Amino acid sequence: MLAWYDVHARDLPWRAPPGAPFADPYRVWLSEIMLQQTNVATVRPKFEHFTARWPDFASLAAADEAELMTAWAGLGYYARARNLVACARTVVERHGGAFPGNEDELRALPGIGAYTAAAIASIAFGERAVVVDGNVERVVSRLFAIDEPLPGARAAIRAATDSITPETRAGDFAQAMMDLGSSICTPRNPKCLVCPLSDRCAAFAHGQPDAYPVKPARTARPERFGTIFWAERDGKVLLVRRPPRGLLGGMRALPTGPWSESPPGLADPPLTAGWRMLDTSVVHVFTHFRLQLSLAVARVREHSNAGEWWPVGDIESAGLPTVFAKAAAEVRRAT
DNA sequence: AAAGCGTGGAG
DNA sequence: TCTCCAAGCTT
Repeated sequence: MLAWYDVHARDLPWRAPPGAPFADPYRVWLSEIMLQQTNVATVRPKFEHFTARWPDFASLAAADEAELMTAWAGLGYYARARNLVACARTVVERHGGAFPGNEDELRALPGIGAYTAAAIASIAFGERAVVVDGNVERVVSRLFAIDEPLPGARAAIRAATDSITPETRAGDFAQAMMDLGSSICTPRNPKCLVCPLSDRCAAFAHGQPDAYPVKPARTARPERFGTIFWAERDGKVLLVRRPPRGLLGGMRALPTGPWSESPPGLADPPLTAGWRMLDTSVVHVFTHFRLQLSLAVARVREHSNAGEWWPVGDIESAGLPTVFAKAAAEVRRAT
């Protein structure tokens, strides 16, 4: 794997520059957080923006949280952004502005779990750590033909990964496994004919590489309904800040009523006005439910401090999560 | 410990 | 259009 990696490693902005033994821990950490459940192509421009704006722990720890949440908008899983600031502040306040170099102390920091701690310890600090992400899970379950379904198979997968992790260059080994998983040992139609591991792969020998890992059946995604309230006054629209935890927590948003099993109509508007329902709607799919949003609009005269009034023509810069950006675009299209 | 938590792209 | 998926963590 290391020989393969030396030839085929992807060129990514958070990896060590040529000649350097290890990458910058700050950049490794930031990239790892952004990459959680998120594609490289999506992360790349966000990573460039973040590192230009906040190049190190000190600047991120001092960051204005509202600006940081705005910068994260569109990436999803917003708890990552909240934990990013919390982690930077902990590093500055309790670790003298630099990461601890070992897995256990990394694991204790906000937003850093088993995978990310192992990745940082090995990639940025040269420690031997057993790094298991979704790619490694797939590669290893095929290599050893582990046929127990997930998530029960995780212990066996971790043990198998441990057995093949080298004492030195564990970080390069992990990145090699992840590159292999993303380019060759893919979920569907794996390219076994060009895989450096095929001659040792049990699943390939059995002729069924894409049968691994075995996954549990998916449950249906429920449907919910809601209403977006678009209050406009002097070319500005009313925006609110969502509560700090939970779905889209801490993000700037359009006001909504309850999200329920059936369309809630004009329940719970942000202010009293002559609300009018548009005859279009917006559908947005979250991880665990599908949301159909009705759109209510009103012209407002009097001032209200129910939130902040944002220039409609500049709505793209408000840092709205995608569901609200879609709703805003639909309101502007339909009115 | 199962459920909650986003989004965009590929097939 | 629909399903699956992407460098998981927290409670």
